Amino acid sequence: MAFVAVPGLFDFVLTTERFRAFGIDRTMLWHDGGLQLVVGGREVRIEATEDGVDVEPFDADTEPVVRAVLGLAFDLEPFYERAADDDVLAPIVARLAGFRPSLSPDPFEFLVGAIASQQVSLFSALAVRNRLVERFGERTGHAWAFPQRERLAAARKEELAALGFTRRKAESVLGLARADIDLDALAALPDGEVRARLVALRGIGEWTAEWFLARHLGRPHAWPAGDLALRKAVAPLDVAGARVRFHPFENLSAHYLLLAQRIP
DNA sequence: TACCAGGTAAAAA
DNA sequence: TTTTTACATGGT
Repeated sequence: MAFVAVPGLFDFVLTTERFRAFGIDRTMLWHDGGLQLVVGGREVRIEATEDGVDVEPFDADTEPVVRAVLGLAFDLEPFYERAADDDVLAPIVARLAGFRPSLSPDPFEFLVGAIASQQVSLFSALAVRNRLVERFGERTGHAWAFPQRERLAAARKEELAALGFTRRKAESVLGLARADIDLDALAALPDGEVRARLVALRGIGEWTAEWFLARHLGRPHAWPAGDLALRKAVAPLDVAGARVRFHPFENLSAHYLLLAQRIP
């Protein structure tokens, strides 16, 4: 297997926690102590070693996906330095040292998953999402590839509703799949412009746009203030005040606060 | 059984 | 302009 060096601050178990926390994820499959996913029609396996990770197969196609999934682009040291002086963050980063927020590599896949997650529990959202994957995606080995945008664009609203999407969400997914928008091009735009382009799409609100900035683009200042779980995680702090308090590490702070909630 | 869960858009006030 | 409501699934 190809060995991938990772920064000293890296905890594989904490970083992959989200792929076990809400049930089995068909596209990010925790299997036999490692993570398996489909990239370009091939199944990729990621597993921890003593001082890095093994990835198979590892090449120009899989490397950027693996780097995103493992959150390797985040620079944790300046965040930890700042967090050490914060009464709320200090004990959390000490306990969760090495946790790297995983980024969702594909913008369309992220947004469809986010739509499925709107208003409902993440357990419920994952169940619906898995049915979508099994109905329109493709299996390669143990893991499944998320449905292609073109495939969903050709689907009917009733087909999506039968999987557990509300009629409104089914319309949102179809609208997104069929929209005249280059989702990859959003990565080149500043935060505010990304928000504006996404919120202009029916079924995508501030919450979804902010999580797109946080979990797909990995923007440092993303802060999903409307998120119910984040509001609970910062309580009794006011969620808007917390954004100022944790600047310029809003995204990392949000991820650490949420993980700390899930791992008491 | 009823209620809550990492919202959104449209209707009503 | 602000508040209320419909939406529909999975876990408790």
